[in-house]
Amino acid sequence: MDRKRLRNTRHRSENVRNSLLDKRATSLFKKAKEFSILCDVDVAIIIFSTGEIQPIVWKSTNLAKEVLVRYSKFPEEERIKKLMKHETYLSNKVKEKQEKIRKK
Amino acid sequence: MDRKRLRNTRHRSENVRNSLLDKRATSLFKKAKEFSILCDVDVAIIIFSTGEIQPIVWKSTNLAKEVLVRYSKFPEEERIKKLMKHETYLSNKVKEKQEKIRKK
DNA sequence: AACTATTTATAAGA
DNA sequence: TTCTTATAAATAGTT
Repeated sequence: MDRKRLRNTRHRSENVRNSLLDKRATSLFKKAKEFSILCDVDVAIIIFSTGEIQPIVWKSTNLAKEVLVRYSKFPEEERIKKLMKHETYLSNKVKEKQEKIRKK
Repeated sequence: MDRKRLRNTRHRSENVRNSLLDKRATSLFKKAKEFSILCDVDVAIIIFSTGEIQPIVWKSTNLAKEVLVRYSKFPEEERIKKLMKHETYLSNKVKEKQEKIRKK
C-alpha cells in the first residue's frame, strides 16, 4: 500500500480538509498542553479558518486571560517586529533539521 | 532499557527543561505550519516562558499582522468568554479521545 | 549534538 | 462519520 503523504499543499477536497482541521487542531492542542506542563510555560494558540470570523482559540492553563492581556500590552509595532524576527529564526531552524533528514 | 516517559509533570531538571523547551517549541511550530498549509488556516502561537517578559511568538504565514489585528478587534470581555467556552469544549473532546485509548 | 528504542500521530482504507 | 492499520514522525534517555 502506498501511503505517501502530501503535507506541503492545501488539501484538495473540502470534506477531507474539514475533517483534517478538526483532527489537526485537536492534535496541536494536545501537544501544546504537554509542552506547557513539561516545560512550565503558558501557551496560547489562535486559529483563523478561512471564511470564519470567529477564531478558534486555545490556552493550556487557566491563565488564558493573563497571557492575552500581557501580550496585548506590547505596542503593535513592537509585536510585529519581534514576530517576524522570530519567524525568520525559526524558519532557519526548521530548514536545518530538514536538511539533516534528507541526508539520512 | 527502560524508556518510560513522564509527560504529566514539569520536568525536574532545569537543564533538561530548557533543552526540551527548544525542542518542543520547534516541534510545535512545525506542526502548526503543516496544519496551516494543509487546512488553509492561519495559526498564531504565543509562548510565555516562566520568568521571561518577552513571549515567543510564531505565525505560520506572512499574514501575521492581520491575524493579530483581527483578534485584537474583539472586545476583551468577548474574547475571554469565548476562549473559556472553547477550552471547555476542547477539554471534553480530549477526554473522550483519552477514554477511547484506555479501552484499547 | 547525534543516536535509537519506543511512543505517537496520522493518511488511507474499511 | 468512526474505526483500523500501515507508516511516518516525534521524542526521552543515552552516548
